[in-house]
Amino acid sequence: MNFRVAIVDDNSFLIHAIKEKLSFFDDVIVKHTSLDGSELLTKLENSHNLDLILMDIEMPVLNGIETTQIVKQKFPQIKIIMLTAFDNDENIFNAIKAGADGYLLKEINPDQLYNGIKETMNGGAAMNPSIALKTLKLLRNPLHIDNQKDKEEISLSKREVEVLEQLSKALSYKAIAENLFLSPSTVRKHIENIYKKLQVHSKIEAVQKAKRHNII
Amino acid sequence: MNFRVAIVDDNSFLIHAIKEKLSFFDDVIVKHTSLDGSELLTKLENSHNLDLILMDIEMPVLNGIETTQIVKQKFPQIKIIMLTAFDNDENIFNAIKAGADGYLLKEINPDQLYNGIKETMNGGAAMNPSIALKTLKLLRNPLHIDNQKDKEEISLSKREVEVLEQLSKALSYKAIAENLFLSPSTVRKHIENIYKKLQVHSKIEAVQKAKRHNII
DNA sequence: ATGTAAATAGGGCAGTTGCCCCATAGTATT
DNA sequence: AATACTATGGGGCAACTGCCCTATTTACAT
Repeated sequence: MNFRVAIVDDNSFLIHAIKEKLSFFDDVIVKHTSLDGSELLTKLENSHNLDLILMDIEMPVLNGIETTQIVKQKFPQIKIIMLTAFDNDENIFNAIKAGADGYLLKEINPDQLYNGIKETMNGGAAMNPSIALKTLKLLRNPLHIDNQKDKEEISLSKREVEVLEQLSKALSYKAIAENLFLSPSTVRKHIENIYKKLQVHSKIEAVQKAKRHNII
Repeated sequence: MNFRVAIVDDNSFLIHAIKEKLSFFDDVIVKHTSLDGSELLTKLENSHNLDLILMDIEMPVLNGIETTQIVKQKFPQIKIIMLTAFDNDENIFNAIKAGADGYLLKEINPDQLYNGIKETMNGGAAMNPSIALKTLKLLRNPLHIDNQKDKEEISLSKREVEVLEQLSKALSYKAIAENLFLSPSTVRKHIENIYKKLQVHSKIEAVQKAKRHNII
């Protein structure tokens, strides 16, 4: 079984270096490369028969963390390993939060990179030891990074919060209506408004976003 | 530079197996072994010129987690790698909280064990990929670690976990089918089976229960 | 070899959801 | 007084969901 891989890095020189490292292994096929996240997304829209993405973080237009979040949202089956020069806590934490399946540093040697890919495709996580240590520290001492730019003023009314709370319990419109002594129509309307405010289109998304923002 | 190592395991058979694995490497010296935590502590009181401890978790008298906490409190410079047969979330999380510098499984081969020791002594953390993945999930999911009664054996197939992961992104059956190259009917069937196994009746419930159990 | 489990795929159907349309009343801000 | 927001309620409709039925193929364990 082959591994179909994409590389995303704004430095075409480094893309070449990564390709070269992977060239030793016959079962790794570099399907395509991109210079930033939006380029990758365009390619994925056309064909998502891809196993894994090696993703830089610092990139113009759409950076690696944002791109990871979007790719994982739309194509959760595609594995993503961050491959970057920077290993500060914030990058690591944000990459993990965005859904990265691994985090490696660019100085990595070919064998280790290959192993990381194999391990990730095998259902594990690729990490070099120094990164692993940082994740352990983050687990011990949860670094509370307030949701970055996600701070876009979300203000739900009291009623909307009540409805959202019920939604999070997997109750139907009808059941919510009964619980809150409303008509189902009103519940539906509230939910429509909630969706608009949160910019989502389903129960699950609404509940998850609300939880991220500590609304419920 | 040599690595002075101690082994703590209530199974003397397994101590022997570990010693054998380490015997291939000249720079690893097994200073002493103990059958439980209190025995180790006594030995450390007399001489703590030790670099690293390979620690089992399940032990009588003083288990590996408690022992780790005590050792790290008194001798923080001594590295501790958990070396156990069990990789449940609770053990992993508690070991990390107790201050473990790594977490490996007993089936590990000699080379990997040696690498883990070297990496740990080099300021990193030793972890095999499946453990690494669990720590990432714990980082993403800061909440719920225990819930005793929730422990009712949930065993989803690999495919079912994949589908559940997609479900958690609020994707429709159709979108999931496209992502996983399946027919929508198959996706529906998987979801039916997931619901039965988790004893739930909706997307939201399934996703929430899966998260509580660190399945996704 | 034989049974169990998993993975695949399809049909049918009632009920739910998400998203439009519409309206009225109260409250608060300006 | 006018505007904005919130809360309330309703109709319609395509799409999606949850749950039942069936079936074949592969793989693994007894």
